[in-house]
Amino acid sequence: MAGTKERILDGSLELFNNRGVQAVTTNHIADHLNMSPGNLYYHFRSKEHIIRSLFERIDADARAVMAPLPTPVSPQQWAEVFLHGLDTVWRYRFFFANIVEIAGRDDMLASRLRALTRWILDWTTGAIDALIEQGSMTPLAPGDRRRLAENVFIIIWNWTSYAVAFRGESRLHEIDAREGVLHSMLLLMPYFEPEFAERVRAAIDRTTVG
Amino acid sequence: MAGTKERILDGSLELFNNRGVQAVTTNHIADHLNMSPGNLYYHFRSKEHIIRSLFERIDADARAVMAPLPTPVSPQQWAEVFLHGLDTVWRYRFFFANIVEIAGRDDMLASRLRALTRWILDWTTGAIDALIEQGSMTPLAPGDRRRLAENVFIIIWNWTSYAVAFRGESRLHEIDAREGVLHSMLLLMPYFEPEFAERVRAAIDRTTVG
DNA sequence: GTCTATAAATGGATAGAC
DNA sequence: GTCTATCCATTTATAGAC
Repeated sequence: MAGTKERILDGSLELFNNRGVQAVTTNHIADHLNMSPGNLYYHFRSKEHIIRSLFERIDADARAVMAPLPTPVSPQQWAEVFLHGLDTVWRYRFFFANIVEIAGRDDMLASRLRALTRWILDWTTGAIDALIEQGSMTPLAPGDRRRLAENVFIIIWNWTSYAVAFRGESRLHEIDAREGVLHSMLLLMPYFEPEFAERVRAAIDRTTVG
Repeated sequence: MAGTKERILDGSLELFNNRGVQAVTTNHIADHLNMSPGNLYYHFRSKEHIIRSLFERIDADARAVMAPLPTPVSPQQWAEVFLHGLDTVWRYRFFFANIVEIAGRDDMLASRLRALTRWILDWTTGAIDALIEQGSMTPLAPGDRRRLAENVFIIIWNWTSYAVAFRGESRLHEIDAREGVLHSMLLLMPYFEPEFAERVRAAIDRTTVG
């Protein structure tokens, strides 16, 4: 069958998310898909390679979500980027929750991840600059712009882990992405123009995602 | 020997931090300590129990660091709590980096962790309230106070993971805790009175920890 | 492309001597 | 308290038939 590789990736993702990467073995994945271990290994040389392929999806997703913003940036667009970003983190939450172990055992993936991270941080810093330029945000010291971008990144990255581990959100149901976005947005709110801030808040309320 | 339990905990911590919890087996730990696996199992029934004992240390540490603050809160005290908090996260970084997997496989630990988290968030929210009351901070909506506390918590919790995985900080050397504290403090800065903000910044610069 | 069967290695854990 | 020896279960991965 043609779509076997994709089926394996989809099944692996589901199991990783719900049971944890570590707890899921290649045999579990094969079982889950009513497939033989031999067949699975025909398509992927190892569990590591499955994870790498899942990272490719994340990478593509992230770069698609963070397309160049048209000027001026509208509150609606701004809110959508965050909602989609958080949605991606949720859909691949096993990856974001276990990044230290995953990257620690695959140098190749670790270096590609660092590249993606730089890209995201550059995009975010650039977007903040654009907002400042168009008068929607009050200026900050250059060092603090980068720090702010990094903070937003860290909050989005870890929001689902926090929600699952500390708030006890079910591992099987959707968390409230909106609440996560409100958290990350709170970092920027003090710097937004009052009207822009208000319109971002409203956009978060009315936009659905996923 | 009397201190064997502590030796096991110290050795495990070192290995977990430097090689990853998952990669470290009970046999590795025994080897590392020139001790037999049998002896290790005499002191701890399983790897899970070792991790639980390490959590006990973290729990005690956190509650000690976050002692009730005298009023009024000085910028120096405020800075010190954050520096010590970040230092604890660094010393037990394996735990903070792998919390989802660890808590996902030990319900007992997970529930104790949730209790500690609530305690820390309550402390932080209370401290923010105190700062507002004494006029060092401008008021926020109640919901936003909690969100702010949660954001600070998430940044401190994940700063070392971020530093290791994305900035490529060595796994063997001290990261710059100061930079992490500056990141978390940036969340609060917009709400601080200018003079209080300045004195906090100065306190972070001159205080050493660890 | 897919299966069955199984090799090879590892890791958690225990028994029993000292 | 500590060691040696070892069992058992799990996991990765491959060989070879279909």
